[in-house]
Amino acid sequence: MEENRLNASSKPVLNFIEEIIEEDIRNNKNDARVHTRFPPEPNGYLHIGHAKSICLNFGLAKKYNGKTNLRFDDTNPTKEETEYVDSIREDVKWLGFDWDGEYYASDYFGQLYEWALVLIKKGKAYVCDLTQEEAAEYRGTPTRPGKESPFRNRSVEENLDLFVRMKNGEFPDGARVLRAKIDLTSPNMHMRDPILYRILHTEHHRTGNDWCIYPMYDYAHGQSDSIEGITHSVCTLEFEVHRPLYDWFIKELEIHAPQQIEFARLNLTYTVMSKRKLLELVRDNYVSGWDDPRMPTICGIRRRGYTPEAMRNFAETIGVARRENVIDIGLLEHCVREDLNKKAIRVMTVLNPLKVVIDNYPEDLIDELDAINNPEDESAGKRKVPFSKVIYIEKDDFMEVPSKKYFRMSPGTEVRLRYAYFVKCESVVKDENGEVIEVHCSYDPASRGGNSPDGRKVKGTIHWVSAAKALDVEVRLFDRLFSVPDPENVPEDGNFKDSMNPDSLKILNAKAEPYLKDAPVMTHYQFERIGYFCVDADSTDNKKVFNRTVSLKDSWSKIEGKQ
RNA sequence: UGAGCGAUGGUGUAACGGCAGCACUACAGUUUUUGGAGCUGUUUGUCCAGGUUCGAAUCCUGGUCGCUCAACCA
Repeated sequence: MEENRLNASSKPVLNFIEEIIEEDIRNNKNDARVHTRFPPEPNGYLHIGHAKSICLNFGLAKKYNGKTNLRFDDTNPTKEETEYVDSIREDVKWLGFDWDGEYYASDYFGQLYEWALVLIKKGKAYVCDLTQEEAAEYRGTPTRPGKESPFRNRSVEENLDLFVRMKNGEFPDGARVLRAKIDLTSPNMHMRDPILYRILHTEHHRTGNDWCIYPMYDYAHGQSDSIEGITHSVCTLEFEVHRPLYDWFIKELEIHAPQQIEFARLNLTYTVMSKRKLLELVRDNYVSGWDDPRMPTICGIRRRGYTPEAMRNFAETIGVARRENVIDIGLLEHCVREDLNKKAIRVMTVLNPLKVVIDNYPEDLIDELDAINNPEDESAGKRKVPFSKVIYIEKDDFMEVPSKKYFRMSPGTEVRLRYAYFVKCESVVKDENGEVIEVHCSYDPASRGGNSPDGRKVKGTIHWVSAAKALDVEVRLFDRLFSVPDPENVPEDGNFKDSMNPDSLKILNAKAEPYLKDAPVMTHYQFERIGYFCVDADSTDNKKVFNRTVSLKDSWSKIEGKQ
C-alpha cells in the first residue's frame, strides 16, 4: 500500500525520523526492533493534527515491520472519560490502523508508585508542603533561577512516611506533593524539582477509587514508554524541553530507554486546532457538535465525506520535519478529490432548479437513457436515467444575455443535456420581477444519447433531472469555518470567533435523479459538475441528506472573474 | 532580557561538500458528452554578513527573524 517516496535519482527519500530509525537498525539498537505508540489523553476528540501523528507512528512501524501501541495517558481523573476512549479507538480504526497493544498509563500506577519509593530512597525525591502559589514563586522564571524549597532536605524516612500517608488518603487535595530533587537553577524549567505526584481524591475512569494520589504526566509518560519497550517515542516539538527530565527518570530508575524524537505539529490554513477553541465552538453552538462536518476533528472530517485513503495520502504528502509549518487547506482538498475522483459514482443533481419545457417532446413519454457511473472506473458500470418533457437544470446554466465565453444555455444556442439530447432555448417565461422562471426549448430527436449523427458540435454540456421522476433531497453546502487564513492568530482586542465565516453552511432543497433513492449512509457520490457529496446519517426514508465533501475545481469561476 | 529548537519558490518537502528536485498552488497550451479528470509546458526559492574550500543550501563565526519553556494539565 505504502510506496516509497523517490527522489530524482530514484533513491527512496527518507524523512528525518526514518533516517534515525534506519541508523538505529544498522547499529542493532534495541535488537533492531521498531516499536512506536500513539499516546492520546482521553479527554477530548481527536483532530486532523492527531491524524498526522497516528499516520506517522503506525506508518513507521508498518514500514519497518515493527509494532505500534495505542496507549491512553490517563493520569488526570478530573478530565478523562470512557466516552473519549471509545471515540479515539474508533477514529484510529477508521484511519485504517490496528494497534498491537492497547494500554493505559493507569495500568502502571502500581509500578509508578514503586518507582517513586525507589527515588525517595535514593534521596532523589521529596515531599513538599509548599502551596501552589509559593511553589510558583520558588520555581523562578525562565530568566530567573528558582530557589530550593524549605522541605527539600527532609530525611528519607520522613519522606517515605509522608508519601505513604499521602497515598493512604490522610491529607486533603493540594496539601502536599512529591517532587523530584534535581536542580532549581536549571535553565530548563522542567528540571526545577518537578512534581511527580499530587493528591486528588477523585474517582478514576478505570482505577475507580483505588488511588487518591495520581502521577503527573511528565512522571508517567516516559516510564510508560519504557515499560512497553517503546523504541522510538515520537511526539511534537513542545515536548523537546521535557526530554531531559524523561531521560533523568530513566537513568535514575535504570530502565529501558526509549528515544524521543520531536516533530512539528500540523497547522492548517483557515482552521483552528486548539482543543480549547474547538471545545468553545461546540459548547456555544457555533457548530452542531464534535462531528459537525465543518470541524477539523476526525469524526467531523469523516462525516464530511473525507476518506481514510485521502487522509493517509495527505499525511504522506505534507511530510515530517522540525520546522513550523502551515499547510494550505487546498492540499487537503486536493487529496480528497484525487481519491474520490477514482471512486465516486457520478450522478446528476440540480441544486438550484430552473424549469425547462421541451416543447416538441412527447407529453407523457418517460425515456430511459444510459449514463456512465464513473468514467475513471469502467467496472462501476452504467445506469438508467429517466428523461421527460419537463426537466430541471441549474439556474446558473442559463443566461438570457450570455457573457463572452459563456457556453451553456442561452437563447438560440444549442447545448447538450448530458447523456440525453441537443436542445436549443426558444423562449423564456418571466415573473413580475423580470426573472426567468421557465425556459422553453426544442430538442433534436436524432441526438439521443448526446451526439448528433451529422457530427455537429456543441460547446456546452449541462446536467439535468427529470421533473417527473426527480427526488427531493436536502443538500448541505459546507465551506471553511473561518474567513481568514490564520484564525489562531487573534489580535489583542479580538476573539477568534470574530473571524468566523458566516456562510460556512448553506442548506438547499435540491432535485436529484431517482438513482439516489436508496443511497446508503456514508456513500460517496460525485454530483456532476458540482462536487463530491456524502450521504449524511440525518437522512430519512423520505428525504436523503447530502453533505458536500468538496467542490469540483471550478475553472469557469476564474474565467468569469477575469471578464 | 535565560535556555532549547528552527529558517530552501506563494505553501509544504528533498539535497548529506559537486547541475537546487518533487508535490500543491498559479499561469499557458492540449484534450474532453462533467468549464471535472487527464496530458504538456512556464513563472517563482537557499534569512543576512563574513570565513573555509577548486566548489557551500550543506561546514565555521557573527547577526536577524520565528517558535517553545515559568498548571498540583497533557
